[in-house]
Amino acid sequence: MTGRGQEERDFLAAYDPRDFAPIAVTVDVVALTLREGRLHVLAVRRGGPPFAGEWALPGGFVRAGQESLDEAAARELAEETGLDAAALGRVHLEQLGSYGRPDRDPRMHVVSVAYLAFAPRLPDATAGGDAAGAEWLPVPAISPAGQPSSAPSRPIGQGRRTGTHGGGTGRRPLPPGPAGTPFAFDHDRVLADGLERARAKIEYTPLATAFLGETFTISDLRAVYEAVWGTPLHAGNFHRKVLSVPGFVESTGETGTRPGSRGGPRARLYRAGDARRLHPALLRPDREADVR
Amino acid sequence: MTGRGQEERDFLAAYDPRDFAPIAVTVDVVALTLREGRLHVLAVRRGGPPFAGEWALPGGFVRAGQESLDEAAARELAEETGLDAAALGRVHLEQLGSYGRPDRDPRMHVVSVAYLAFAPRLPDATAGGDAAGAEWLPVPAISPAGQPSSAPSRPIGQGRRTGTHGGGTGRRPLPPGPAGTPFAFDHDRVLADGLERARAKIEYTPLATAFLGETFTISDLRAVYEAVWGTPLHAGNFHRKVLSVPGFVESTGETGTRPGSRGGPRARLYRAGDARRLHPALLRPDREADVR
DNA sequence: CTAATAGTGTCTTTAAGACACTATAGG
DNA sequence: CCTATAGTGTCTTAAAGACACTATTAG
Repeated sequence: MTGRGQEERDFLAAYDPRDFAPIAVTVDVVALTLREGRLHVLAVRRGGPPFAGEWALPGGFVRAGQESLDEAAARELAEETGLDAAALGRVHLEQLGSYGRPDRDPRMHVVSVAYLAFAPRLPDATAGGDAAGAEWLPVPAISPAGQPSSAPSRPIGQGRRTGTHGGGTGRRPLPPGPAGTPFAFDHDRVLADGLERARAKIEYTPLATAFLGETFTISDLRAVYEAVWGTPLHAGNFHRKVLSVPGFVESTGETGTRPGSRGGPRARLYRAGDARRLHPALLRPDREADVR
Repeated sequence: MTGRGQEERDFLAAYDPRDFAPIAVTVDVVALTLREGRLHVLAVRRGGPPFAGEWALPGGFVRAGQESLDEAAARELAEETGLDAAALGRVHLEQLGSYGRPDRDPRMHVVSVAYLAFAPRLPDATAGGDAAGAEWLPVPAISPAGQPSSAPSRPIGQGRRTGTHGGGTGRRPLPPGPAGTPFAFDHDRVLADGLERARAKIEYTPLATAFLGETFTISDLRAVYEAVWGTPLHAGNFHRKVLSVPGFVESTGETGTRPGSRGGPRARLYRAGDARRLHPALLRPDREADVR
């Protein structure tokens, strides 16, 4: 595959023999979904060392020369959830960031490209592919505050950092594994970054709809925001706000079958609109605390 | 470095022999700065094939087992600009995204982790390290609109894309190389993504100050916004807005030495404040056009 | 009937932007 | 004196949030 001559300056200058211990490239996916009104993340139990028995994000090696990063992430997600191509089409998948500290995997230098996925409710994952035992873990139990911490958008040379640590986001207990479940490798950090990205992303994009089915009520949509942000929102104001943003949702003339569990009017049904960004944005309630 | 046994499931399952053609990992840096009121990007001329003679973003291979991605990016930037550690400390450097299509480099599968840098005015880069010939190219000449296009934050499975193509950003001609300079590899796309990130980032963070020296006037700061966004801003409103955002800038009691070129009052000097995000944000003037 | 929710009306406060105006200095 | 810029005042409009209220339906 390699020619000779001029490429020396490009390849060999940077590739001295002992660097030739290769770097492995993996993709890991922070897949989020809503179950019973709570945010869940897809996790797998590690079968062997290192970190045997601990939770980890689903992921795997990129197939050299055969697939792009996006394709690898989609493949891993499909394998882990048992999704077919059609179902995968309804999942939003975007790149989150890359993590490459040389000591993040004790075996060798592994660069992991993390992806973030928003999925509507899916069948239980366990049936999936290689890594039997993928499960949806409730997020609040894992990540009490979920401060973003590392790779994406972190200044490097610069000082100007304060330790302030603002509002608590998650509440309820009910840990499925041990509370504050530690993830293998640096996956705690990847998850925290993914959560922060998700929280920010639904502010200015209509992607909250990616957690829902084809049609949904405004209350369903509000439940997404409340679960992702971990804050209750004012129903009336939320309703008006959503309808006032052009292209966020569009009405299907339909109206939902069942009201609340104990009565109430039937809500109208909407589907995702054609906007790709929300203008004006739907900003989180005051984050003053963790803002500086 | 590798053990045996249980790791089979993790390593070997994904690592069949023919995949073992390694993937190379590089970092590439979109380094932006302001010169004569215009946005410039650091570029190098490629000495050999592929893409011999074309412009490319500065970058190089990550040293396996020796450095993190952040460190590799900082090292490459320092080598290319001839910056010492002190000067590097004044540069904002953050991860932009990763690019890994198998055919992006004709020689082999190379995953590039791109970084974005905001630098204050620096001495000319040419003196630098290995790749003699790094230069600051004016951005408007290269990237007339600079639509973001690929890796970061792009949905994969999903449709919902429109070809709309909004406001023109750059104007003036004066191409330094050929107009609409094509970059090697997929660096056009990386640059476009970096520009879009930069434009978005100065909306809700105080990072515009990273383009300036220790102290600056409000007009200096406005010049940054105008150059990055490619839009003239209303001086009076901008002034009031900047001072009203808590923690954006803080006054040094000083006042600048020289007014405009043809007179006027001396402007007060400010330095960067302690905020890490701007609340409320400084939003770009109506982007309605490219918004859906 | 009671209770909970869907959806709307209205008012206050904040912020953005248009515009006008004063003050300051160099040529 | 002329001109460009620094900085402030004021008004209009948009938007967010608090609060109140009506309508609808299950139990």
